[in-house]
Amino acid sequence: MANKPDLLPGTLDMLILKTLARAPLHGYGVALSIKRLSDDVLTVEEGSLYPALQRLLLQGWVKAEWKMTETKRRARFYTLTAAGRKQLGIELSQYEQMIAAIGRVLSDPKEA
Amino acid sequence: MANKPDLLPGTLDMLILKTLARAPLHGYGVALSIKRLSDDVLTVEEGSLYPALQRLLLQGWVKAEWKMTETKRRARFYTLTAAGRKQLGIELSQYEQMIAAIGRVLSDPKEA
DNA sequence: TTCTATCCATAGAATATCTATGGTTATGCG
DNA sequence: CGCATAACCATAGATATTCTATGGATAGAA
Repeated sequence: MANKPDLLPGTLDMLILKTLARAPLHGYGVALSIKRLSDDVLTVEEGSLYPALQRLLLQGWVKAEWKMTETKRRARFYTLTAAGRKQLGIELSQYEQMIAAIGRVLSDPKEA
Repeated sequence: MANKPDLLPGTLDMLILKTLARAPLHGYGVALSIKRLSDDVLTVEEGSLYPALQRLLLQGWVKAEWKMTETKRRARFYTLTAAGRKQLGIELSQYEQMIAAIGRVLSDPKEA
């Protein structure tokens, strides 16, 4: 917390699911997408990314298949499942609720 | 993540510092304050609260002294130090930056 | 051919939070 | 009076998440 974290703990699964909701992608592509959309504020390290994808697979929220990329490389493409789409909705609403609640605590008068 | 977390990991220290920025309080009071301001969305368990306060003490961001409460009980009152006030500023700006970045990822078109 | 970017993945450390536990004391209630 | 409950403090151990470090493979550019 004293040193800049790469991302807010607890939000990675949501970010991945959201990214895959737009279109199937391989892991590396997911990380790049999050990095770019966030203007380089959020960085998904590979050591966080792949374990997270394993979690999502285990939960049945995504499925994977090996394919070739446009750049002629083998890569594992992940696709959101119906359960994953549902889960994304749950996580989004919990997240919004949390953020709103934190906002109420932070915005209370007196001091920065 | 599947089960509602009591709070967003990584935000507890900031919430405590912010609460103490308003006025010195004892641990129990801090937890109550956060719970109430957040309309019961955020719950700080005692097992999270006291270790967090120890962390803040160690970092020199708060100082503590035993006093009596209005209800005639002994309690440890925590006060924000100058360093703590500075730290709060840092954490607030990092948090805002993170939230904004996550917002950009989440608000990108296509799918919920 | 060497370097860089693209890709996958795991092990182990560090960190944060939760659950469970245990203790003290003031006060209200039956 | 006895008991429950709310007000308080604190720690140990489990759990989960993320990061650092490592290792590997290949396409294409320099």
